[in-house]
Amino acid sequence: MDTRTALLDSAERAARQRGFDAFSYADLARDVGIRKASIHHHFPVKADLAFGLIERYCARFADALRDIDSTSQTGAEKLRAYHQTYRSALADGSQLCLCVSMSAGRDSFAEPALEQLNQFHEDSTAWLTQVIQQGITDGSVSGFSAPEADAQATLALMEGAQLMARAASSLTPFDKATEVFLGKLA
Amino acid sequence: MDTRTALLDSAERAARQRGFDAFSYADLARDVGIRKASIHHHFPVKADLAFGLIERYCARFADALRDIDSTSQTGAEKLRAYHQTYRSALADGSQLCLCVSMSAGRDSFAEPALEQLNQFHEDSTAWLTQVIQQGITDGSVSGFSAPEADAQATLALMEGAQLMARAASSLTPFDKATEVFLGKLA
DNA sequence: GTCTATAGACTGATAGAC
DNA sequence: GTCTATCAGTCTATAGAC
Repeated sequence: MDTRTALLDSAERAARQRGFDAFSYADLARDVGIRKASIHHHFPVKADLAFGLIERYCARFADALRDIDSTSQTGAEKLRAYHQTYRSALADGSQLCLCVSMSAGRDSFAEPALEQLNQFHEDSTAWLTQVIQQGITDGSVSGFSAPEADAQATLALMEGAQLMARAASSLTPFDKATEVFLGKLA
Repeated sequence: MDTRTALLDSAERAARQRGFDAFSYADLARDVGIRKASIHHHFPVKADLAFGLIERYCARFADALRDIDSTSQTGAEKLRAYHQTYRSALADGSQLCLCVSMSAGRDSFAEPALEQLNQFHEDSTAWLTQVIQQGITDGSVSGFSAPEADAQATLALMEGAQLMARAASSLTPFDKATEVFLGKLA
């Protein structure tokens, strides 16, 4: 595999489990099997790694949303798939999605990375707004009435539920916190 | 003021703005006006500081909930006050509440601190469950039907909304994400 | 593109004087 | 309870050989 990709994979795992500031180039080097200094060839400073991580994550997430759009029919189906994305990202409660992890540690990041992070939030709520609207129209959801506000609330719910699950090292808090949300999907 | 208290104050500010691992004994020493080594007299190792921080926070939060109980009447009033607590903790969007901040960086903490953190989550949802139940009974809220699940969802919403606001350095995402919640309170 | 070697700064923590 | 002095360990980052 591509060394750059292997580094991003290792860094993503570490960032999601322990936070971006809690892993070092030494950890990455050990994990990937090269020397610390070699990492600087791919990511000259750690900020470059942060940006690379968020950039790849945003692209992947956008793909995932497009995939949901093309394989699910009703608004409710799409929202269930969206919920499942956040749920599986937790694994057994040992890691956050990259976005939550980086939102939490945002102080380490420079402008370009922060911009990507906020772009992600905007893209997510835009997609959610449209999908909730669709669900209202096709009658597959109930309990939503203001798609834009509902979208923001949904994103906050997913991120907060992840945080609680991570704190407890268990999926249970995530499932409990999103139970009412799932109940709105026919 | 008590040196120990001054240290806790400084550490809490730093933890909420930048995360628990992102400030050092050197930062604290500069801020409080003593030498690094002196801090170890009050908190021998940094884990002691983490525990002291969470311990004080839990006690304060419990006080705040008791205060809400004694000054607010209806369930809706209490939930509005609860929401306001999380909103003002954000300041201008520059800091998280300590619980969100520490949930995010939980990997640094030892068992006693983690236990307190989970206790906080349990106490919060227990209080919310009871208040939502009251709101249903007194007719001051609408849109809630399963108090316990609603309580978990409410806590996740507050924490997630804080995270989004912090990422954007603005109160706006918090307000948007909690708009629907506030609409349920008569 | 990867290596060895090293720089320079900072970390939490300790010993022991006052 | 606070200080000076210092430790061993870590961190990101760089220079230069191969």
